[in-house]
Amino acid sequence: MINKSSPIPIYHQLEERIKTEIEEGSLKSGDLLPSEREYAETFKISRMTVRQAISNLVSNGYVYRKKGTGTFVSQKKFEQILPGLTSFTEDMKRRGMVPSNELVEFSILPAPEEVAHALDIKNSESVYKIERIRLADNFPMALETTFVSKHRIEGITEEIAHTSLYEYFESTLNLNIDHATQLIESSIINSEEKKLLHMKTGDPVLLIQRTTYLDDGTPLEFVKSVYRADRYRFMIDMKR
Amino acid sequence: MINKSSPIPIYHQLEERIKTEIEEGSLKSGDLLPSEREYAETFKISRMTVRQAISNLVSNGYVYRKKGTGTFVSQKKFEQILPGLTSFTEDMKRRGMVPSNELVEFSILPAPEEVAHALDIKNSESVYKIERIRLADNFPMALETTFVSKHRIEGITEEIAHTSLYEYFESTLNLNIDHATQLIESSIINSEEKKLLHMKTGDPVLLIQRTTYLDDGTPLEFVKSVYRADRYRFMIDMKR
DNA sequence: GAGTGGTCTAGACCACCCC
DNA sequence: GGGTGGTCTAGACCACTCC
Repeated sequence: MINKSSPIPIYHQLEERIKTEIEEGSLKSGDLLPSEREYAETFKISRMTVRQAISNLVSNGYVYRKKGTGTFVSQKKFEQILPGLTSFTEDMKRRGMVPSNELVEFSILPAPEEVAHALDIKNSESVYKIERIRLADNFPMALETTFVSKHRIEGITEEIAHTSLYEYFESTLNLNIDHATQLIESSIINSEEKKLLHMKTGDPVLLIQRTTYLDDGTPLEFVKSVYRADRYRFMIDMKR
Repeated sequence: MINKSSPIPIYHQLEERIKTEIEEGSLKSGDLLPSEREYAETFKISRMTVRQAISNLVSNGYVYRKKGTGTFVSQKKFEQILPGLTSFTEDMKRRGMVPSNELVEFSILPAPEEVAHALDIKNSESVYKIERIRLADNFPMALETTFVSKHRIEGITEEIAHTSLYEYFESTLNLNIDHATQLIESSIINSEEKKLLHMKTGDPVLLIQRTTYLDDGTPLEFVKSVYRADRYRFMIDMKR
């Protein structure tokens, strides 16, 4: 159950164990968990280690603590758990669709004002511009334009633009994407985008501007997206 | 600097101290913080207590840790920090506007299907229905319909509906609002809402459906909102 | 009063990074 | 090799809740 000589931290083993019990139903919504001291004695580990495991479960919304009373399983429905920041590719896969891209433009140019500001670089600096139609099950869902500082990130190719940029950033470059700010607004499709997305005048679209940051706070990419409102709804979970 | 006999936890005092140093500029973006052992010795406290303070700062995005190297101040621009889940009232105040409400409907009725599902109650159960035009600087921004289980929450009055429901939940009832899921989509104004928001046919709107939860996972309220797209853009910050 | 989570201590060993 | 954060221990006292 808990392997003390494993390279996997004990708190993480306990965390996964409890998580499994919740997901498999042996711990149900509203149930009282064993106390921290009980866990500590059962597994012959320190109470502080137990606390670290439970604190992580609290952060992830699996359980909540009540002072002087105990720790309980949350009511949350885990089948509809919402992930945090996701890429288009991940998003569509999660919705059970097959994502693909059509490259509209791949170029390197001096950063436009708005882009330079978002990426916190000078106007003269070179950026990649990657414009793609993003499809799900071969149906156009969005038009997405990504800007990345060429000085910060090297080696983006058309090849990579055809798959997932996030995967390239994280798996190949080993960058730690930490968070993103997004500006979401409702609008009407404009004439340029109309054809690319197979829409007609007056159709509503969801405009999303995203700036993605690494854990040290450096902006990684600036993305402007136009989503077909009839095909795409944005879902988020926010902490108070 | 650090008062050990204060009722305020030591980790929280240290946390606030470091936060102040960052905000006032004595610790700048990219700066290396004193090591955990250094803090511990300086303030004659345990390293675990220091770690608790720094862990909270990491969660809030103020600093980040690099294994084997140290802890650094993030690049984040704190003047534009984005808060988490906010109410309309808080949101507008933060944007420098004066929020107000116009009550359109205040009633108690059996929960419609969609509402019952969101609040996890039976169809027959009574719910408050509070429909309000939400104004900023006396200009209509949104039409908002809130549903709250009458069985769970008692004592909502028209009086309260004229101010802030969140304030009532948190300050008066001492409820802990934990998080909310939101479904955001782009649409075109419909004929019923057109007049109330002073809009015309074909104008784009932002539709937001929100379910707010307490820390034990109980749904507190279900809200459907229609925002004027020309006046309102939604801004969020998401963790990866 | 007994049990719970919240805070705190004074150590320890590890893997990792940089010199 | 020396310093850093990551993990872990075996205690302790507190405030709080419930009986």
